[in-house]
Amino acid sequence: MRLTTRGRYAVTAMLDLALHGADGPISLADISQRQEISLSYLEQLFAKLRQNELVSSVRGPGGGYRLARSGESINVAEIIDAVNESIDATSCSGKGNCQSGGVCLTHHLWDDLSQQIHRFLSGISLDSLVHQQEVRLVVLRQAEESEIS
Amino acid sequence: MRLTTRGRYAVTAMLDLALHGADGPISLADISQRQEISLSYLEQLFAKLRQNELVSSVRGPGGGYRLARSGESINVAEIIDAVNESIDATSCSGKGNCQSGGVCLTHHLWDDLSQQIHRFLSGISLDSLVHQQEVRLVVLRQAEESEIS
DNA sequence: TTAAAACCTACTAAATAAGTATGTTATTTA
DNA sequence: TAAATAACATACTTATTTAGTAGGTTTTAA
Repeated sequence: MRLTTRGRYAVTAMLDLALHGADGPISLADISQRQEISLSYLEQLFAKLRQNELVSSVRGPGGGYRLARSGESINVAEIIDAVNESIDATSCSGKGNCQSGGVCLTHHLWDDLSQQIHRFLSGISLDSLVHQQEVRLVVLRQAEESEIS
Repeated sequence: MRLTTRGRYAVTAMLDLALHGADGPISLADISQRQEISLSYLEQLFAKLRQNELVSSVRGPGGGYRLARSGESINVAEIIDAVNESIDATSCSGKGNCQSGGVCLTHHLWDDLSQQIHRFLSGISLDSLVHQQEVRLVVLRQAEESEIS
């Protein structure tokens, strides 16, 4: 199972879109600066997010990305899925052929765990994050930091 | 966050101990054969499990490993912790310094997720696995396989 | 026409995981 | 007492993945 910088970056960037994308598209350069993520790496992530129709793009000056759907209808699990293959804790990708064609001793456990994680993450929408106290505080700090620089 | 073959092997091997260790220590060679895990790799994992006092060892012929405590009192989370550093989904290892000294936009989310996973896995004891229908079926199959070979 | 931005592809470096190899040491048993 | 067994220890190799870099092209607004 992988839950690594890639998935974290994707969710962070999508949340940035949800927070700042109200009036017009947001450029990756902006996100890169605010969230301190390499621009080129963001481009690779957004290629996948676009393929999965989580964002839409506007090319040319003043262009950028916006959410393809409402922040209410986009959940964290599908963002991670989009860039990260999947959140699956089994060794057999859920196929159940982990040991000599059958399941291994702990297959059921990892399957359970995967479901738990998926249930948890799919219950969290971008909108719900936007309204969290903890998130709002970070947004304020990031706004101050951008004024200074 | 890492939940990979290493943690899975460790839990599988510990469960094997819980299943077969009733009368005397179990050698890693046995576990290696039943669970199809490289012996040398198992030795490395058991070094950590021993350091973390989850198993105790008996050297010499007829020796092997046994659970250091009752299967009821050992849970899956601590096994993974023992071999795997930790099940932590944040990028800052929970420290909260993920962005310029403060927390990043999604820190709280990953912290929440880590707690969820930890709560789930620490609620599962080796004993509870031993009594699961899914596990018992695999044990039967593995017993048949060892007769054949 | 220029600049801004998406879009695309290939490459590199670093980290980690997984596995292999080669021993040494302790202890039981014949 | 010798041989076999199994833990214990360490170093090395290989493969994979991640994270990031580099160097472009295409589109489009100003």
